[in-house]
Amino acid sequence: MTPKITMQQLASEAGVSTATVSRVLTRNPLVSEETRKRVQELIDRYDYRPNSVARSLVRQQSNMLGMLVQDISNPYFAAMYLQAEKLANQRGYTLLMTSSLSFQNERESILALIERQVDGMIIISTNIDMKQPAKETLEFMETARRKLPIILINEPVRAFAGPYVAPENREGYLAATRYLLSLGHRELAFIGGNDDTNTVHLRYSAFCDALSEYGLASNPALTCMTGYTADSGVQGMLHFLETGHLPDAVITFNDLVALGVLKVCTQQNLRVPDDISIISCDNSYISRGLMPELTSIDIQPELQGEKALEALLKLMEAKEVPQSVIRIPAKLIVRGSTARPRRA
Amino acid sequence: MTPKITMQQLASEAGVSTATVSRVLTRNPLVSEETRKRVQELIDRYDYRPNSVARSLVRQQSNMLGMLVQDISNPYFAAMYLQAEKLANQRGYTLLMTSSLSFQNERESILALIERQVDGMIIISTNIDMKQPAKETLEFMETARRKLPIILINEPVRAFAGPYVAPENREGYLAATRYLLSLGHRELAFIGGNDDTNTVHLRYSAFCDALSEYGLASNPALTCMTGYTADSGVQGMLHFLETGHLPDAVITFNDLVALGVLKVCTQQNLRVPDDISIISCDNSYISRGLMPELTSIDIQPELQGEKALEALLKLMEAKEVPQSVIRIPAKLIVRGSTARPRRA
DNA sequence: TTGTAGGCGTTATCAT
DNA sequence: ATGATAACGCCTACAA
Repeated sequence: MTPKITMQQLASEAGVSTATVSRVLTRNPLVSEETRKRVQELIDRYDYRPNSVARSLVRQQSNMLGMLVQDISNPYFAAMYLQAEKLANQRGYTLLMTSSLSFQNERESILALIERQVDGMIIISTNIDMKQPAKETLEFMETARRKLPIILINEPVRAFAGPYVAPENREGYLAATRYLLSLGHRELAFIGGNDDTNTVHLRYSAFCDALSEYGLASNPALTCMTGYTADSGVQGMLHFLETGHLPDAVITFNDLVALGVLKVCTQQNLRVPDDISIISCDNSYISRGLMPELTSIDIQPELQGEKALEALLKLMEAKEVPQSVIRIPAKLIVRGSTARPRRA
Repeated sequence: MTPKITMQQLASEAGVSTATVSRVLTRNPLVSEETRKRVQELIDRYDYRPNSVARSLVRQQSNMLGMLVQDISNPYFAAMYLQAEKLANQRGYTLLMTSSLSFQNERESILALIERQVDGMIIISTNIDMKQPAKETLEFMETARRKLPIILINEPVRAFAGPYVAPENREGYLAATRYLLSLGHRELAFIGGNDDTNTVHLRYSAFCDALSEYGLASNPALTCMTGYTADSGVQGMLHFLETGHLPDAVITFNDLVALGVLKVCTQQNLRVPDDISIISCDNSYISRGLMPELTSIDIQPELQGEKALEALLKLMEAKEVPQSVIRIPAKLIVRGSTARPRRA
């Protein structure tokens, strides 16, 4: 193991002071061409890179940003993260990701990030994305927000005053539901998500409101908030089959849930879209890779990641909120999983 | 923005020296219960956490590990990463992920990680996973390996001497191919991957060898190394359809490719497994979530991530290779996408 | 049991 | 144009 070379050593070997080496490194023009060349040669030879830990300490800035992600194995979050990472690197920052699953709780994850001295962070919180966040959650977020710039992803309850970027959940689900209704569907089901979550609430109430525009009400027997995975979709559909009350169209919380829904449909010889229509949310490669391709609500995770990172950088330099709410448009992408009901 | 409190301030407020505070923090027993309590109180009150940048500098160890991942949006890599992250956190380390997509090239990503002073790293390299890695790639990896402990994931060509963990690619694909042959299939296709890659080579040659056990040879017309995504699977199948030469069974490089293959099959009314059998690799939620559920080669990404991290920690403390090759067993998980050919 | 002081590898200010 | 030198926040001998 060759011990890493330090600036000190490099400097003495070059016959200059560390100050000069530092100047060369930071492209400070106050160095004669001659010495610059000499130093640069040694840098190249040793493949020397400044110790960013030391640099962070003296500069009082780590050039690291944190991102708390719920579940990176969900393509939706992966897309969001990747775009943020790309942008961060372009701007000279390292993005430090931590999944909420990894620590006991979000609080720990956030504190770990702060301890690492990230210059700012993007948080996709489940704790604060509650219809009724715990009082201590709100307090904790407030103190965190006083310590460093934070951008939230997803719309928090109004008790939290920080800037955030969020998709147009309501508009997306309104459009999706209206589309199904306009096709002639009347027995609509909602599958996935979790009852106490604000995002789910936003989407579900949009769903309900669209129904009521047609004089309909959401049927509790066709509502199944079973979670966020493919298995949740399976459970939801199986539940409907058991009760014998089948919808003629389903809207899911995300692509994973839709995957499970489609699986049960195929298994039960329910043809999509002939017997049942499906609309998913996320428009990831999953909705595009299935057959039929799923009609899906595109809430543009890449754009969310990008806007969040941009907002964070602005917040960091401006020391003030750039634009406290950034909305990402939702687009309904119509594909093969939706059609008029045969009975209509 | 409340400025973060430092140990200095905390110490003076507590009426002790920084040394004492430090002792409390590191649970050094050489502190009287009385002062320990007094200091701890202030720590709690201010929610004080030591600056890990400063700590890293003096301890000459960052407690950060790096992980270079090819594509975190692939559930296979996500699973691997998440398990490694979990373990790292349990052992008091922060895992710093960087995707090869994010920088111009792997070299840059690795250098960035080193610059951040990670104490060791896990690399899933595409550059070195070549049948013929570039000479400079090998040289670069060698120099990197001299700077810090590195564990590779995937079997490198023998020119690289470092420790690595790798799935039993050969055994997995042998088993899969033999299984199809034993069912009576004779027209086997291989879809996905990239021709110049070592991992692909390992899998494909196992595929070929199993065929030759039955006196058969791989048919170039049924080999389609089109890449790693769902679209690659689509392209592969479409190619077969165009040439009019359809296989009666397909083995793919991974679940994503299989997703595309199944899509085309469904689209073309090729029933799976009646008309065509499919075996994928990865056994992620995708293979489990499709209908029919896919027979899949499970190469246990979680276990890979776990073993890699454990090996890395050992390598770090032992200053020597713990066990230079760790093989992860591949298991063929038989599900509904494979059956005897109808014509058989 | 507690405090003093030097140093970790950089950067940046102030001389020269 | 270059070089001392003092931080940055923490840890750890060594002293007391």
